[in-house]
Amino acid sequence: MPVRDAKRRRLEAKGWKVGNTQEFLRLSAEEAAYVDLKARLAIGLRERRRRRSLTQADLAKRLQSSQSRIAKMEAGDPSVSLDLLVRSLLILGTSRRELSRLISARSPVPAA
Amino acid sequence: MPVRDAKRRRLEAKGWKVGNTQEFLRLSAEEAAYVDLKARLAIGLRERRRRRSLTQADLAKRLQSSQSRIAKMEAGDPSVSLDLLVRSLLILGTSRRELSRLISARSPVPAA
DNA sequence: TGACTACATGTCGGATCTGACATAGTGTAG
DNA sequence: CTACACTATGTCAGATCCGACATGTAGTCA
Repeated sequence: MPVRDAKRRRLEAKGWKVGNTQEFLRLSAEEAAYVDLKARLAIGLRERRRRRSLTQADLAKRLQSSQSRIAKMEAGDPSVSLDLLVRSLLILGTSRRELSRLISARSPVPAA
Repeated sequence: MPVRDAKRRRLEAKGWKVGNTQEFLRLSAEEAAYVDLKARLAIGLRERRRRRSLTQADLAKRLQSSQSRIAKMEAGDPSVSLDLLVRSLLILGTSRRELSRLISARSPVPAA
């Protein structure tokens, strides 16, 4: 989204590592949901990468991306979009069904 | 993603309305999956909007977007990102669980 | 017919995101 | 300690996507 992301940006500029996606400052409900969603996909990505014994650099090559961006993805950095996360998972062969599980899992720990 | 989207872009410049996301030209597996995913969310969005008897213009106002972008979202236009689709669904109050169903449903017809 | 409503399509300036690069931290072996 | 591998963080030019607007199409009602 466009301009008012600046707000979230600033809030996130420093802060939030893992467990505080729920009731942080003034994140509206959908902002919280969005961040939560990204965190889940991020965890899924990291798991899948590790399960294949790939380094971030390895994966970056596959994705035609860079090591730093992989790191940011896995950290749920606000500068990475859902788009990129999903694409990355898809390129790693994640099926819709698995994707769906990542999203709905009770705890942000993936299935399969 | 960055540069090589141009390929897909050109392919899509004209064409593909609904049923041909499966085995179109030279879409790679993950490109097909990505387009399929977008189509599912697009359908979900349209359904949710209609169920609330909102026009595209109405929804646009809520999302702080524009009627034309809503139309493009619902059409699965390549110029709209997964990001925007998901955000829109979230703003309409779609839960993770429902999102998950949209994604994994056998046919691109949503639940709930 | 025209007037109106809803949706589709095309374009564009500007905001956002991306890959690349540099560099810093963290571990862990010799 | 040094050296090396892996990961984290910051920056930036350029690619991509966004909202806005104009305009086109399709349907309805008079």
